Amino acid sequence: MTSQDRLVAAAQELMWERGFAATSPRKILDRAEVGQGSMYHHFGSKEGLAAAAFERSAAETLARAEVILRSDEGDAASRVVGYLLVQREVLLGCPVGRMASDPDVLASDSLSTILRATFARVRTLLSEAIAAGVAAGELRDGDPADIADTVLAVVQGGYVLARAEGGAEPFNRAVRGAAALLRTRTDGGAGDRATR
Amino acid sequence: MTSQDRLVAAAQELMWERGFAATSPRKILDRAEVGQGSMYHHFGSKEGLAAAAFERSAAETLARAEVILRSDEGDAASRVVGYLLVQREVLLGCPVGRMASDPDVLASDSLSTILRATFARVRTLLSEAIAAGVAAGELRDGDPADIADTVLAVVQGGYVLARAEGGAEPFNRAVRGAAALLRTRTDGGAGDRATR
DNA sequence: GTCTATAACTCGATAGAC
DNA sequence: GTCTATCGAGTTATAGAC
Repeated sequence: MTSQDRLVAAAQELMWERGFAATSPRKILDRAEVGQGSMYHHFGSKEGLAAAAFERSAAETLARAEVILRSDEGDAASRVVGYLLVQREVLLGCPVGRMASDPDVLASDSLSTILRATFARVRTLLSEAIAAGVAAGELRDGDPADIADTVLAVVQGGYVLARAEGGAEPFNRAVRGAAALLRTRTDGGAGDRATR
Repeated sequence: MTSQDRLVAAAQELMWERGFAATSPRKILDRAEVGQGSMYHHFGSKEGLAAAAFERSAAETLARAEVILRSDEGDAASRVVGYLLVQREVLLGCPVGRMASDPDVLASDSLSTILRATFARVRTLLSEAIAAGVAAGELRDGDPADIADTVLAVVQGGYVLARAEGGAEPFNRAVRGAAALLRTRTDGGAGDRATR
């Protein structure tokens, strides 16, 4: 593993745990077991390293959403409900959504661009699946664009409630409630898949 | 206005805008136009002042929720939908929920206690209104405890999406979608009320 | 009760040896 | 390409005059 890779991996972990502003170069270097010179040589600044790390985390998160929402097994409703009910690292939060509450992230062009682009893509994936589910009569009627943001918001807000509470229960209640509201018919099981 | 009041008011504003960790005593003192000595005399520490400010903000937010959710005008469904659709300072975010993403807040006993207690109370208010709405057949059937967290999460997540996007649209879509999913019958208007 | 001065520390970034 | 030493600014908190 090269110094670059070690730095990016350490920055990903720390930014997921603590956000951008609260993650100092010092802590990244300690975890990566790399000297300060390497970081500034390869990435130029804290922001440069953070952008590389965030880009990778966002790509990973997006890929997980795509696997669920574009799956060719099961109907559209199950894919949408599956997105709500996937196993997540509830107490850590979403590595993407987490960045939205950091003023320094919104003030940075490179970081806020990744943030916007990632949410935009998940929104599109959700909209498509929801439109298909509504057309098939599996999901309650409604504007797919609205419902897509409702689903996104339930997940992101679930993280907020869980962190506030210090436990996963509020997250689980929130997604369970949303799944119940979305379905036209209440058939039992919903697909669970392991991911963050 | 006493020095204490000026300090608390300034801290409330800054913590709403930037959170706890990113709000330094220096910035609070500048905005309050008060010397450093006053702050440490009255509140002992940054955390002490922050707790006083957060307590006040949380009480204000809770009072607004109570006005909507315990109103005796309109049916229970309109109160729940009203809570979703109130006019809010979408780009600033929720002065309470904002704190949940700050690691320093969760590490502080006094601050995290206020956070947990406030969400718990809003959750109770929502649960009661939802249970009444379900019993009256105005809201879709479901576990009121689950739906209460769904509604809370839509609002908190809507803030996250709006901040990420830099505009209020994702928030508005999310709450509109949730309101549509909650109602058993789709009658037009929903109550709007001016508040944060 | 409020002020200024200053302590002890951490921040992000740079310099220059190797 | 990686290291250590150091810079200047900003952090929370304390000391002591008034």
